[in-house]
Amino acid sequence: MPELAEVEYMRRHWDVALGATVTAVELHLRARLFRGVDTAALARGLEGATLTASHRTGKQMLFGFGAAGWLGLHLGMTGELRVEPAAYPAGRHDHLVLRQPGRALVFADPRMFGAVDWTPGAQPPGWWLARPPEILERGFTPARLEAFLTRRAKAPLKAVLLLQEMFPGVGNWMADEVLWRAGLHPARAAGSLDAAGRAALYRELRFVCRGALRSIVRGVDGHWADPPRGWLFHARWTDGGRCPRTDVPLVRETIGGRTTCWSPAVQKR
DNA sequence: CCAATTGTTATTTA
DNA sequence: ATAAATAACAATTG
Repeated sequence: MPELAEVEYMRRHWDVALGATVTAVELHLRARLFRGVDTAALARGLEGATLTASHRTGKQMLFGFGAAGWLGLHLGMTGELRVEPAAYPAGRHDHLVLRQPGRALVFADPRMFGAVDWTPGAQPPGWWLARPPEILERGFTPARLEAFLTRRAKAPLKAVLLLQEMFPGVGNWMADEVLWRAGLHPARAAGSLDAAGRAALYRELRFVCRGALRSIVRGVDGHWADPPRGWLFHARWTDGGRCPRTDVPLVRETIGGRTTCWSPAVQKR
């Protein structure tokens, strides 16, 4: 379930390790997370390297190790970053362990939908340099949104909001939250919005991203926190939920290939 | 045992 | 050619 703010929360977990050197690297080589990665170069590059930078774009994290290289991590659906004691033995789902003096940095992912990426050298990877604007950055403009909706005119809004090249960090629950707040039906064709609909979508995209980052990243009891009360988030996960705004029963159905929850009282076709 | 779940990618269809 | 729909992926939970 890690989306924008949950990934940001996870990224910060490793902040404690900034400035510290990696003394040993452990890899579960058979894990599908490493497909396409030169794991020998990864291990060689990380050993003796110092963690110097920590970044995120959308759901993708990037950790810099000086001139040695860049470690990209994606959490997929079930990935997590942890900090464990130095002697921590790697468990079954711990696919990457970076030993540092006094601690172990662990990347675990039971279902292995996540991904690892290694780019040697001081130059960041191309996918980082070419990243699209974050929704809360200046480059995310109403004009870009309109152009994208036009190009994806026939696709349902729900499917379009999940496209990371335009909406970095938005996942299943955030897409539902945005559409609910904007009063837009998730099955509505992206190209069918008028100016008011596009403005609402733009506004609520930014509202949900900002609100999620504010509340979730704070964390509670060593895990990420939930969004504020009154958000659709709290009612969307199981059948029988009710619209936080109108108390009308929510509908759950597959739209755009994903489980989607919406309020018929608020979101009309 | 079967169905459902999640994000991304590969594949198929239009 | 591009865009949209669908299947696949792994493992767990109800």
